Amino acid sequence: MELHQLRCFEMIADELHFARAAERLGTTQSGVSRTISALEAALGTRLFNRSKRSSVTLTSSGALFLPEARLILRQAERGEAVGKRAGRGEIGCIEIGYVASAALGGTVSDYVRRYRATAPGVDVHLRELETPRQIEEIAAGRLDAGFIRARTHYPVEIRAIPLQRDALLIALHEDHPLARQEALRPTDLAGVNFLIPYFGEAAGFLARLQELGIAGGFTPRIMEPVRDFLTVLTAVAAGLGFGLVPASVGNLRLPGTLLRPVAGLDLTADLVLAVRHAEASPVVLQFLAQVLRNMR
Amino acid sequence: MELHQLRCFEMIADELHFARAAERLGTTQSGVSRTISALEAALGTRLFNRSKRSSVTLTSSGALFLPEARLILRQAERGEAVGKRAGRGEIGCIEIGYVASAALGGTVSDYVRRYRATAPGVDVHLRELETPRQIEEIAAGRLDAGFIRARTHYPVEIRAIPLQRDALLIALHEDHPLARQEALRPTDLAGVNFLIPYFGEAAGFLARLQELGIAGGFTPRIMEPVRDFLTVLTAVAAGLGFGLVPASVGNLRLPGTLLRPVAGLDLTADLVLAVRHAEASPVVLQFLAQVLRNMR
DNA sequence: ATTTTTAATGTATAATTAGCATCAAACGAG
DNA sequence: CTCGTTTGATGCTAATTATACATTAAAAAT
Repeated sequence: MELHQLRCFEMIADELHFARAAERLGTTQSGVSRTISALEAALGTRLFNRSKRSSVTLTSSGALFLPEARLILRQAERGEAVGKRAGRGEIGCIEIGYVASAALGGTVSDYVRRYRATAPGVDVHLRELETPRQIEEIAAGRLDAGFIRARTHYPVEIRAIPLQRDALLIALHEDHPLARQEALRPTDLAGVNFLIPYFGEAAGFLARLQELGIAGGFTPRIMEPVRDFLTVLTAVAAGLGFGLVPASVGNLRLPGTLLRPVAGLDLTADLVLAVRHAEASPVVLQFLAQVLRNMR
Repeated sequence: MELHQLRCFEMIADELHFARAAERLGTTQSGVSRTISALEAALGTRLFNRSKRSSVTLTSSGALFLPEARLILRQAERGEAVGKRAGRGEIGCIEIGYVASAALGGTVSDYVRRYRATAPGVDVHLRELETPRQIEEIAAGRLDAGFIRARTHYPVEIRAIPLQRDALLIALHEDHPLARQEALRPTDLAGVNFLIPYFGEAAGFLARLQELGIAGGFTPRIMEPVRDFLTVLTAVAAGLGFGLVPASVGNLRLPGTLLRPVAGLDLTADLVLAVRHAEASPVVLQFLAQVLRNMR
């Protein structure tokens, strides 16, 4: 039994006329006749009472089989549609990772919101993870895409797409003498206590702070790491020290705190989308395409 | 999309190995490879990640499509089974007619009970109808089989199968002088009032009573026809007259009534099964076969 | 580096399907 | 009652498709 036989059967049952059924199927009457004969042979029973002249009618077996044939065909159509939609990336699921600092700026939520609007059938799962962990998870296939901070090197299987350049700013208390300067020079920051966020593993901020120290000719004094940006700013507001934060945390304005750029040093953090080079999942490819489209 | 492609897809998904799947499908690896390629082309997406060596895996699309494919295949198997069972006459429905006198003897219920035991999936509809009406209905296709009383002629499209010979007996009151005779001669019955059942149309009993009259040399005196055998016997028990009934109504023993055969005259009624000569419905053919099997 | 495993593919062949022409039966018109 | 028309079946041929075998290419294990 094959689907084309059932399609033919259904059409004849609808038309009750071999030649008309053939026409609507885009084939010839002889083909229809043979196809039905094959189906009847497969089932071991006649499906139509053929009478030359007057109308073809369903046999009792044919009448019992017709609803079954319709069920099979409708099921097949649904299934085919599912397969095609899956192939176009319209259904499925995707695991997306992001670094905490990217979420704060709204970048991640913008991309994800736009993607969901174009692919409402896809189940989107978001996980906040540090950059190295995301790279690991993507390589292992447990994560499909990750909004991470730029690295100098990536594993070969990872494709890294720079999305935007975020400036890193110094957060300080407005009563501090340096608050009067529009921009801070690296040398201004010698002897200052720094607060950096620490999300379970070594974060990128530590490395950038070292760069700052090298540029300013000092070794940064780093206080006990805190668990998120809000805590950094709270500590800065309390006068405990200076913070190093991405510009996007300006969204979290705490009274008494100010954000100042560092002059003479390109202190930035690139937001990068990481996916597998060999990615084949239509869902992930569609997500990637959507991000690339919104980038430019 | 065709079913054999889905069968192939499911098998590979189960085996995760093209060559093994091919073996279990009774074909070759190259065929399986090409069949899956065709399905992938039809859906516009890859279904398997092939890696020479190590194991084949489902793609995300393949994983979404697999349950659909299984649904289609299971539905197709169910449908095919329905078609085949319909072809074997195991499911469907059948309209069976019977004359009232045949029901009383239990003949009809015996045949029908046995048939239902062998074909529990068939919906059996029973209708009590007079012989001429049954013949009409069978010819018109509104009835599939009929337990009728024998006729001398049938329409060409009707096939009549004699099932059994029922004796017709005289029912009389035990106080009647003739009750002392073991058998009645036709001549004994001159001048007697006869009661015959009448089921809406002229029944066969009238004709047999005429025969009796001719044999006995008298014109039968027939009282107002009554509606069933019980009424006949009740009237006989009340002494209103004699009845002419099939032997099987002996099952309805009324106090004061006796049944006596008529000597010297073959007063019988043949029970006949009527079907269409050109019958094609497997259900009806199975019923017919069952009746013929139980006849001998 | 070599061998082994395994899916893809070239190629020839077998099988199936499709198309055309024709046939045979049924029905209606005259 | 005959003739013409309709309509599904069927014989034949061409085209398409499926199958089988042999080989290839790539990946993994030794």
